[in-house]
Amino acid sequence: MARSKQYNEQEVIEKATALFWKNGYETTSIRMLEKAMGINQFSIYASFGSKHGVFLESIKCYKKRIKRITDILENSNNGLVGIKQYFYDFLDFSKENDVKKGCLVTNTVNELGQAANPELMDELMKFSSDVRLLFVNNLKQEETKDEETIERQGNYLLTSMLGLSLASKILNEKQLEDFIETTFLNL
Amino acid sequence: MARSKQYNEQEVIEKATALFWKNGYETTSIRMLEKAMGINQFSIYASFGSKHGVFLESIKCYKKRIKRITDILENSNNGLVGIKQYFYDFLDFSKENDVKKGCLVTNTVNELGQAANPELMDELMKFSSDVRLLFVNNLKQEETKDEETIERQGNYLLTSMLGLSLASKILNEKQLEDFIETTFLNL
DNA sequence: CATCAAACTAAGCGTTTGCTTAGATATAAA
DNA sequence: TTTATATCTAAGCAAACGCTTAGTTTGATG
Repeated sequence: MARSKQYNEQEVIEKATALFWKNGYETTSIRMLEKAMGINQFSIYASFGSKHGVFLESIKCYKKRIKRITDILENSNNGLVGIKQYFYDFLDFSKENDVKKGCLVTNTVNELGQAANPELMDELMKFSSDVRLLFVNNLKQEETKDEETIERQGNYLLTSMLGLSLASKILNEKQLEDFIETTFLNL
Repeated sequence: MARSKQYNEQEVIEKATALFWKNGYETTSIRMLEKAMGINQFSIYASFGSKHGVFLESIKCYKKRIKRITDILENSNNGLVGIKQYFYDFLDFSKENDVKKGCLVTNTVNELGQAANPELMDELMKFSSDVRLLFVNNLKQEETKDEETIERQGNYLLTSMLGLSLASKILNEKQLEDFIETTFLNL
């Protein structure tokens, strides 16, 4: 009956994700998205409804991408060793041409804070608690730890991860390694 | 010969600081600053030159305010105990009506990243390295630690502080306490 | 008390924001 | 090949952005 889309929605969202990741939400304008996604504004609105809609899909795309390394942790039975590896994997995952961009979810929480709309905020919080749960499940493999210790160290590791995301933007490789090594010294 | 200013520059900058702290740089508009500072746009530009100028002064104002708690650490001779107290003091310092706003410097690094102008970025980085130095100097009071350990733990504590700033926005009191307590268990 | 320069108010500058719309184009189905 | 319809381009919308300017008010000084 009619013309079909000249672009693949998944492909253009990946381009959008990269842009939001690099620049944050506010700084990324629709005009910038047009260029990066390689499609007209009209098509952006036809496919995703609004800038916020594009961002929501970008967050989902980010989650899918990072799943590659969370899956490694999920399937490893190495306890703390696996979690430590996840910290290093994250550093590698978050960099593009030696520039570290942190974690898109973490960046967004920091930028938008409570100003974010509820749907987005839920999406972000759910990711955090999923990561925490991932840590907790891995800690349970350490048989010497009681439940209270596991909960406490779960909160510790989640916050440490947030710190790593932020620190990766301003500290050098050696400083980041110092952080990770010390974090896991005595758990 | 002529009229004198109807407002005190220090007072209006304190109002601006509160606004930037709560909302971030981009989200805070000149119109919002007008209302919060209680003066006309013209006066803002007459006193501070630009929005960026207002922000630079706000960062200085923030540094002055936080000096109240860094001074406590600087003058304490408690080693790790003092640093741990600083973490708790920071949490108290960063909250307004039970809402935690994190650290203005940390928030800004995260929001503006490398997009920030060099003068501002220098100001922000200098603050980070000052905090790190503060930790290092305090660690030196622990006589059992060698120089390498002190450097490493300095990097650890700085990154942990960044994590605390970010985590304070989304985690609850108990989770934050878990983080701080576990952080200092290891050292 | 009159003067006049600085500080004030408020209107408006050009640009960019997110988003929409009118009209040309292309293509799957009849 | 024709036709119908979704997709495309590009121009343009109102609102908000950072910032400026014209004109009024004010008050320390002579």
